Amino acid sequence: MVRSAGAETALTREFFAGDARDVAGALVGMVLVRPDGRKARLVEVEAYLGTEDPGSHAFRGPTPRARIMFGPCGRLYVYFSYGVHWCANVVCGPEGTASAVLLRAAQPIGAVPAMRQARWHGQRQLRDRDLCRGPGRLCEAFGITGADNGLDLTAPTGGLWLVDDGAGAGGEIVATPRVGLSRGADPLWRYVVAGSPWASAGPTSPAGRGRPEGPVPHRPPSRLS
DNA sequence: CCGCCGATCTTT
DNA sequence: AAGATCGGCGGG
Repeated sequence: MVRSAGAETALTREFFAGDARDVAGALVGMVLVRPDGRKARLVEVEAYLGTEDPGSHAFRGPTPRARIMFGPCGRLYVYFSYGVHWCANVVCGPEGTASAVLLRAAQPIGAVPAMRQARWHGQRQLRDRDLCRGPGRLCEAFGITGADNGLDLTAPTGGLWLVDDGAGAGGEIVATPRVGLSRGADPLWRYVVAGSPWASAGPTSPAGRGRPEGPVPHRPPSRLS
């Protein structure tokens, strides 16, 4: 799809209505936005397929934690990881199913000082590269917490949304195994810009070395192709 | 850059 | 007891 440079189109509910793997591939290159100007281009995401995916929090059904994923698509699913960090997903697919896309890493492109402040731990200044490199860091840079669980990303009133600015992913998108799973680690449902320094790991970065990878079987969501 | 470990809450 | 993680530390 061709869009004039600079124009920003908010992603609609329809964008998230399809298969989480297709949504994940299409999300790479899209921009996460806060009303205060914080913006970051997604370079790494993972698809989780719900009740049929042993790696998904929804594998055991609609538990209190996984409840949001069974609702409408386009909403934020936030969970607390290792008792320390928040991680953010976008719910995908029809209501009643429970797939989602985990936002793993992004390139900061707007209000970078605000992100640095949000990530400030009282020690040394963080490099730009470390602001959004990883799901926990991305959430911290954008101030996403459990209070945002269920937030509607397709409504600007939520204070957090996603746009297509027409710039694209800026490189080839490849599929690799998902990170940090003991079950469901085989399928190539992690989508990352090959060689991106903003990714938490990649085919050309140490953590991604030697891992299998493959082409992205990407079918763009029908109404946006 | 790599590997190890602890933090500290949720879920099983 | 393990987990969709991260930062600090030590070593190469």
